[in-house]
Amino acid sequence: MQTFNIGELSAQSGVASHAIRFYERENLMPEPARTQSNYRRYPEDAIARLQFIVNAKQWGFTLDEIRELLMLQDANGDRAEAKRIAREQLEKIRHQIQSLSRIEAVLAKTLEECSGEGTMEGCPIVEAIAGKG
Amino acid sequence: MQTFNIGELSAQSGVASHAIRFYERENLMPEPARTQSNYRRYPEDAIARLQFIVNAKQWGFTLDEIRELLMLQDANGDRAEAKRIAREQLEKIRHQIQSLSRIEAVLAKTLEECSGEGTMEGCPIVEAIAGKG
DNA sequence: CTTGACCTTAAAGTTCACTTCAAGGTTATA
DNA sequence: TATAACCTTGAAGTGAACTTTAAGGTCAAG
Repeated sequence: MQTFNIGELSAQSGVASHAIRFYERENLMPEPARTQSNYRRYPEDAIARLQFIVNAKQWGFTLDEIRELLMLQDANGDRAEAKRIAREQLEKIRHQIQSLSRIEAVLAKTLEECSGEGTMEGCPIVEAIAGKG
Repeated sequence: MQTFNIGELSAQSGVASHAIRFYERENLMPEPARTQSNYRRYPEDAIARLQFIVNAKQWGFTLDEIRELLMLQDANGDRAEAKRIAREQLEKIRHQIQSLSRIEAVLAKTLEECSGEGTMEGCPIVEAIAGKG
């Protein structure tokens, strides 16, 4: 069974050594074994755990939520809990999409109205933001 | 012509006094006149300027971008500049929407696959995040 | 004339997710 | 053997957009 120094784990996972130590302090990564000289020694599955963290971040989960998911896994907890966390995340993402879509529509329309010529006086973009539209 | 103390302006605009002073330090609000006792005294149009800032924030502009827009207005600058800033903002928003939509699709699909019953072993949500899916 | 609600400033604290710094100890290479 | 490339810790810095704290000065009401 392979083991890694923090630097090797960093290279394998693409996560900076300092970030790995930070995740350890934040209870996202378990405390690894140590060598005689106090170096951290990680088992292979540390890579998968870091990948999980990285992916979950890309899905928009916060570290707090990721910690919850990982603790749930570690304790082999209730799947209903994981589903709740994921459902809340889906809700958040849908709200964000809706809110951004509204902005997109108004912004696109406003951009079409602005010739882009002349000075700022009466500029449709500024008037739209000011709420005069 | 009406003038306001910072607290009255805060009440009128819904922006906290401290935030108004912060905007002044950050060159988003101009330095107002002062009373003999050194209190800030704002003219009526300060309300509109704060509204502009608040709205622009809701449109997703950063304070840096808002400062650019306001300086452009104050200097009666080039409308092309305002259009460029707005176009970049629209691009950013479209990217965010795309990225969130991808996440939404995967997350929704994963949620359907998870019964929400039993323990975490083999939970589709966790496996999807882990990238085993 | 004092109490409380306002105002002033500068500086520090908040949140998130790290990164950078300082000040070392260890290990591999030339 | 020396020097570079690793590792250790704790603390401080980053950025965005404020908020909070500290330590006062001012003003209206009772």
